[in-house]
Amino acid sequence: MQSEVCILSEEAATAWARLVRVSQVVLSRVEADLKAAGFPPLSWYDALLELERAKPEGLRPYQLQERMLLAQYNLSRLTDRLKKAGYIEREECPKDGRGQVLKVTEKGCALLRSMWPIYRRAIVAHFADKLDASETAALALTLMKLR
Amino acid sequence: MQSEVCILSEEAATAWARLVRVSQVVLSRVEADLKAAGFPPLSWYDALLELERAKPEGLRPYQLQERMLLAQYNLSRLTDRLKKAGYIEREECPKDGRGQVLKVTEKGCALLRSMWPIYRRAIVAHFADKLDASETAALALTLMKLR
DNA sequence: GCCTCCTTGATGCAACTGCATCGATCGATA
DNA sequence: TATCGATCGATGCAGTTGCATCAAGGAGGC
Repeated sequence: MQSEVCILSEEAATAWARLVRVSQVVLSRVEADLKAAGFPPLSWYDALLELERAKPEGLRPYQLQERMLLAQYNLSRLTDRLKKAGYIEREECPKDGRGQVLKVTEKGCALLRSMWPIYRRAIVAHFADKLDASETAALALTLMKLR
Repeated sequence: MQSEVCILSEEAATAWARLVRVSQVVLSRVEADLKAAGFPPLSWYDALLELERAKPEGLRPYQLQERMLLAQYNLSRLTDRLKKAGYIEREECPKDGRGQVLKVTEKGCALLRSMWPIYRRAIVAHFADKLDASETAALALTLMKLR
């Protein structure tokens, strides 16, 4: 590993730098649009969306954490905020005394529905409108390989 | 604007979701490699690199801020940390009594040189090795259009 | 059952970020 | 030159994140 020859082409370095910068810029533009419309951050949307997809069983916190690729303590605090805001409920897990089951509330679903038009418009304006269909498809494939 | 028809294809939505997730994951892997090697975060590297490129004149804080796409207060604090760690110097700007000129120190250049092998290896492992040359080039072009 | 190790989720603390605002200086205008 | 709005950079405060650690409960071996 350590001694392995490690070649980084000029083109790859450029692509790397651009990936870091551009994804940051575009994401922050979308977040800014959401905030300007009075909505919470994208991470709230992501969490609620996963919980809506998991209806009606809900999700264990560690499952949501895996799907969102969040650190455990960050998920714990995100769910605190979501619960305090009334967008999710925490139930005790009948199968595991340590755990919980998270479920989105009706208020949470309503938030998803009201955020989506703004979120969608932001994705279109800052991302989708700047690429044609073949570029979009190629980008999705390329990103897939980076997982 | 508000009334404009706003279409988001399934493919574009997929590409968007992947861009957000993948860039976050890959970036965090690279950052983790740097941290594991005992190095400071990537933002320190970026700042020092810009200042090295700007040698010997240095950069005004607002110029560095524009290049790094950082909020003004974040740049102010980043430079605090870099200065406290001895990687940069702040000089008074002879042309503008409000401002400063930031310059990388020899210690800062040494940090750049010692970080680069680890950083490069991480880029290769988590990014460049997963794509072929044509994908890399296409990705760079596509990302360019998102600016 | 009991011991041990693993998993689940929470939390104290320090560091960092976002927001609003400030003081200082610059530049344009009268 | 005096004034006024704009620009430059710093900072107090609150919210968020990273790190280390903890308590509680589960799962497997004896």
